[in-house]
Amino acid sequence: MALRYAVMGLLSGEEMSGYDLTQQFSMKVSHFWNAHHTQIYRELQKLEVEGLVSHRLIEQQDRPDKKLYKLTEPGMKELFTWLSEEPKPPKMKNESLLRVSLFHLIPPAQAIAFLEASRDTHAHILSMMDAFRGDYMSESQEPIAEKVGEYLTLDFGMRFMRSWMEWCDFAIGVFKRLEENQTS
Amino acid sequence: MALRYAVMGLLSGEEMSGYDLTQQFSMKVSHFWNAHHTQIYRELQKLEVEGLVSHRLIEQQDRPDKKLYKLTEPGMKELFTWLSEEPKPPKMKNESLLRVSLFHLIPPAQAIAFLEASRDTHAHILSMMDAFRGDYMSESQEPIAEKVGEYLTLDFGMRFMRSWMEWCDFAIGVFKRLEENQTS
DNA sequence: TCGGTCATGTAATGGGTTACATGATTGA
DNA sequence: TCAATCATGTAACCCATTACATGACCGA
Repeated sequence: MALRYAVMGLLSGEEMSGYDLTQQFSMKVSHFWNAHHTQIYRELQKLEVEGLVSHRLIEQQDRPDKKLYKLTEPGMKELFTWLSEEPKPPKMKNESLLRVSLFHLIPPAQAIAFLEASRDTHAHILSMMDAFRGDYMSESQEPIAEKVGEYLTLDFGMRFMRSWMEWCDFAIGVFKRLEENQTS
Repeated sequence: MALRYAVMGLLSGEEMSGYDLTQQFSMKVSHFWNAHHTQIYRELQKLEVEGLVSHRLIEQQDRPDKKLYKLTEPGMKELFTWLSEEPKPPKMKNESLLRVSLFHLIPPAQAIAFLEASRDTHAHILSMMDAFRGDYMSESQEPIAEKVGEYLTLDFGMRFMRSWMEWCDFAIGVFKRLEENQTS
């Protein structure tokens, strides 16, 4: 039930096509939610049937026609209802942690290689987030009111990446000491 | 494709029933993966059809009979293949962050109330993790080899909770300053 | 000429959630 | 007496992923 609110949330600011929504997802939303374009198109159809969004057709010569979607009044109402709900405990799904939970089954050297590679991919994502923040946010420390949400979620994304990297280093240390104890 | 490996991973240590697996999931695995019992039973059937697990029936008088599942040789092989794959970037799905990304639409006071409640639920989870670690882990700093995975994933879980709580406080500060600027 | 972008989707499959069902035992 | 635990599952639905499809334009 959450994808629909992500879509409605993005449409609350401006009219967009399914394609635009897909772009926005990978740019602004991917550090806390991900969705395929196929899912977005299906969701838009369902939302339109329910009367929560509507569209107008834009005809184009050089490119395929597109449908610009906007949030309707009932859609806006539904979005606000959802925004007023109580917070829930997070539902975790992290494949890397699942792997690490079974690392007692593999040699420490392999565990270390995995953790080093994982730290590097997370470092890469962090640097992209940093660049993104530099481009799209104001230079001041405090965010402007219309972008608080974006600012804060990106900030958490960056905290998560740093926290993951620190943990990787900690875990690498643990496996290195385990390795030494085995060989000695 | 990850649930099957979570199930196979738990079965790699000892024979278990679907019910036992469900218990283990909520105890040891829930801070990085979650699954309903219905899903686990379905997955066990699929894994058995594929020859990756097998079961033997235990008849009981006072309780319903149960099926104890164990990992087969091909299952063990499949598990090791998966454990040797390259690390992937994480796929995030966090409903709270999705909500926060739209908090420019609601009054700062409501945002603050949400963040305070969220911080408290995370604090509660952290305290449960801490109690769990006290009960099931050795008192020494370094984990024993057979429990590294469990130790490290729990450690990350706790880091995540602390990081979330710190971020909540940071975000509350941002909204408080926003509130002051609006009223003044 | 080849791959990327713009723009839209369908179909098949697989993963996840919710509701419902059974029936004995045990502790509050 | 009531709820929880043990233990198993089916059915219906919804959400997510992957593969496939179209076709013009633009820059290397």
